[in-house]
Amino acid sequence: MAYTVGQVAKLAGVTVRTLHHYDEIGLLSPSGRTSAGYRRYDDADLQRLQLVLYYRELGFPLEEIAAIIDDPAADPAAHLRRQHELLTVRLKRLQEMVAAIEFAMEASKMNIQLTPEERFEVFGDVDPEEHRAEAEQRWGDTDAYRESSRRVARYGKEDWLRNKAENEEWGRRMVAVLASGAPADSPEAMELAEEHRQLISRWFYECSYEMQTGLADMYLADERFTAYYENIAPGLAGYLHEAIHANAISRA
Amino acid sequence: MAYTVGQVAKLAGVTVRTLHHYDEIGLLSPSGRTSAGYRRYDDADLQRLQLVLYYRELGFPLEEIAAIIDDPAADPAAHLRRQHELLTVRLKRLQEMVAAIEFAMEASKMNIQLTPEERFEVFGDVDPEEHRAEAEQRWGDTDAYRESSRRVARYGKEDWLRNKAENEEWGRRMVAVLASGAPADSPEAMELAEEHRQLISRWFYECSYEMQTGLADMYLADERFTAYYENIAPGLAGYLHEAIHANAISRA
DNA sequence: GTTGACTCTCACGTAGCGGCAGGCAGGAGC
DNA sequence: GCTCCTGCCTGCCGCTACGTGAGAGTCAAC
Repeated sequence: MAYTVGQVAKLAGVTVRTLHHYDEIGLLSPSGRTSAGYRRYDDADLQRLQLVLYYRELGFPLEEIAAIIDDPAADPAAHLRRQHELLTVRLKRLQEMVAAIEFAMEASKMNIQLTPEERFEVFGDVDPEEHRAEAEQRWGDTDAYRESSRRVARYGKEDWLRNKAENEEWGRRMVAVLASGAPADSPEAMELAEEHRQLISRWFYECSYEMQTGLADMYLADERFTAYYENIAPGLAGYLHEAIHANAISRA
Repeated sequence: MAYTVGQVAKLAGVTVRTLHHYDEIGLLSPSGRTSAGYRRYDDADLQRLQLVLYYRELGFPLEEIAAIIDDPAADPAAHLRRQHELLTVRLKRLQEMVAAIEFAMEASKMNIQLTPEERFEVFGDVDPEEHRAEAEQRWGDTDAYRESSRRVARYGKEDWLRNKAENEEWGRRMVAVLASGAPADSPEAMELAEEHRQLISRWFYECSYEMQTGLADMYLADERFTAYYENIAPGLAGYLHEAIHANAISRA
């Protein structure tokens, strides 16, 4: 029993192009050709195709399918386990994405009368995002984090603008002190470290000296924060780190 | 506040190449360049990047992200709904794949002492596969289908070979009658139609005349089956269809 | 002999980057 | 002033699993 590409395509429910492709990559080459060059598939070819399609259904990449089928030493069960792991990871990721979308849809619904797109930026905006990363990395799911989340959730665009303005003002003075050559444990530097703590307390959560020194450590340990401060002024990350520690010690 | 690509990359947790790509496709072009041609990203660029990454997290294609962000008339909620549908479809598909893999793993475990790979072919083999499609399309989830499934599940490779041999023998005689020029309602043709029914009854499920005529109709309606019979001999699909109907009428 | 349905072989296009190559730019150290 | 190191630049090919033609030959039927 010999079949042409078109017949095989109909039988198996795939396109002719797919069969051409499988021939190209050597996954399924027909056992013969007619004198005119037409591909001729026999029953064995059909069986192989069924196997190929079976593994394809299971989400295996074509190259791996070839390996499983052609290598008599290959252990199908092992491949199945690997594939199962892979798929469950993808499945989990997809479930998270769906959950995130549902959350976004909820938010979009609730704020539709006030802020069609701006609330979106509460999640996507750079400052809150950086802050969220900061908090999550450091405390995960603590009281401070929850308090911060509660407060932040009520902030509007103007709040963020005011927050930003205050931050920038503080930043300018910090840079000035750094540029003045005053050491990190000078009164001026320590005063600005104290302001840093109060800014956080006012905008986000009650920030103790202990929490603040933890933050300071992270500013050096996590390159994302390092980059943020180093970009304002070279050396600022380390300077701020020192100033915060000095201030915390002097107040203890 | 201006940042270079590398700084932005670290801040946002993406690669420099990704930023280059976003610049190339116009999704996120830095607001300026230095005299040396270095990309300069400002705060607004960072905000846009956060938005982009947010939508990317939700699984949106980059082109659609650009549309959502750039088109002020675009309705984010509508996009969210569409994306939600899309993702749930993918999710369902993935869940099916995982279920199929788990099934395969079970089968692989249970038959490991008898048939390491051959049992696989019970699922992947062309004949059973075609038969499964046949049954599912026609009856979905009926007694006949369940009976067939039960029987088929116990067949070994030799059973399939015997089945195949009987089928081919029947096929040869069928082709002979067709070639002889005898009409489809001749006694010879009807006898072979009857054998067709008994073959099915013996191997798969109790096949009534009513069921058989249903099958015969499908042999013409579904091009996959048409292709199968036409390939054995041109005209066979229609001939068999007629013979089955004639036989069923004469036996009624 | 001519139509219409198939078939063949290139060969480019897709999404979202990864990863080279070859060549400037800018600051540090000698 | 020279060199070294790091970071930046612009191409450009590669990946998956085919889709979608283009242009040309083939096969059976009317």
